[in-house]
Amino acid sequence: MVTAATILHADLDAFYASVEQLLDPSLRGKPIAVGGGVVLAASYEAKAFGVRGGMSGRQARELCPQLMFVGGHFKDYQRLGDAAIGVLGDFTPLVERISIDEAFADVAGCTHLFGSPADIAAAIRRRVRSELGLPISVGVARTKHLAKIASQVAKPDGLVVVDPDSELKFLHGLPVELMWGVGPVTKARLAAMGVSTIGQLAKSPETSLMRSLGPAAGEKLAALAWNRDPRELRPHRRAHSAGAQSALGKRPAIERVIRPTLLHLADRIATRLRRKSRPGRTVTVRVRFADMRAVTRSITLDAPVDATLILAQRAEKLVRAILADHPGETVISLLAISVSHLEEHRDLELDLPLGLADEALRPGSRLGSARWAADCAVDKIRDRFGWDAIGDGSAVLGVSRSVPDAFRELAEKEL
DNA sequence: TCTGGGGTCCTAGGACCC
DNA sequence: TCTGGGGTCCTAGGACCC
Repeated sequence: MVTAATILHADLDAFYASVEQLLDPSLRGKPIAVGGGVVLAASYEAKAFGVRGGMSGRQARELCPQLMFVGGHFKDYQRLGDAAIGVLGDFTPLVERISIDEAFADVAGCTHLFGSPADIAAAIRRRVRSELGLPISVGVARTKHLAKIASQVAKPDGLVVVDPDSELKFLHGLPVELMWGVGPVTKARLAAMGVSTIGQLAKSPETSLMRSLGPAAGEKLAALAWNRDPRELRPHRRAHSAGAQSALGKRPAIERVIRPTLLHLADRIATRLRRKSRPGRTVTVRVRFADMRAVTRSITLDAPVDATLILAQRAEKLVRAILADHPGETVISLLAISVSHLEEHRDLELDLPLGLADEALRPGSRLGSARWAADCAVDKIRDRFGWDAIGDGSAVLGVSRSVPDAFRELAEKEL
């Protein structure tokens, strides 16, 4: 007896672009791109011309001269994404959200209430369409891997149910790049072995896969190709790291560029860490040079940090070390900071109300950190008056913001 | 004409401890 | 003095995901 197919993978189609077409009916049926300098999302009409997310605006326009660029209604993306995932939550609490527009759900426990998994998937699609006005594709299968592939096959605006009896038949005809974990590099390595379908992958000797992809990756892909997917649904995952980065174009690697940029990045990260009381012990920086080669350096501290200035200072030290080791590199194109080893819970005494900030500011205070009190005050002011009311001064200093902060926030994972 | 931003996971080597 | 093995943590890099 086989397990039933109860895992759903639901994925909103061309999400940001669909929202823009929903909000402005004159955009429907037309090739549109959300973004400007870089394409954040493309409508299906634009995809037909080869326009893809991540592409430069210029390149997209070359592929599709009539392409329309539209402004981002970020608040609506968040609202509609939450509402769509919320529809899944009306059927089962076992929902694992992957991103703003995508989630897994296990409906094994609610079929007696709502019907078969296929019925539930159809109901979800109907509701998202009628209540929110958005197309969503759903895959239904016995495993996450298969459900995810099924939803990709279902796009656009479709439903695919993989019957447990015909899983391998479904899987083996598909191209390898539909598999979880197969990106451009792996695809090319497999192609060099003459493997382009999942069926061919399943039939190739595991030894040659392991030789070509490494032992772990080879074994993992072989397992997935034979439809052995060990991953379980994990409903409430917390983030393990928080980071921020800024592409700079081509800027000289000098303090006047580096310091304000790092301060802005540290400010964004530390504010999030403080809000969720999740300071972290490991600080990692990344410097990308003019030729796009990137170098990282990290340090693990004895005590976790979430103070903006401490984080900025640690990051600057690491960046300086990188630059000192690469004396030939005088131009940088990106700076990034990430904090990991996040604590589960912040010490209780640090969650005190603002009234105790005065105490913290006193030298030798029990709370010990004047920095923390100052950050806390900034956080409060921003909560009331908005981000740019106070802070690192990046708005004034003209720190490069190629992507609006509102868009960055959409990609942030719950800490 | 150069390629955004926020994440996860894996690997491999070295330090260090028992 | 030389040898060893396991476990854990740290660091750097890379592939991949949305």
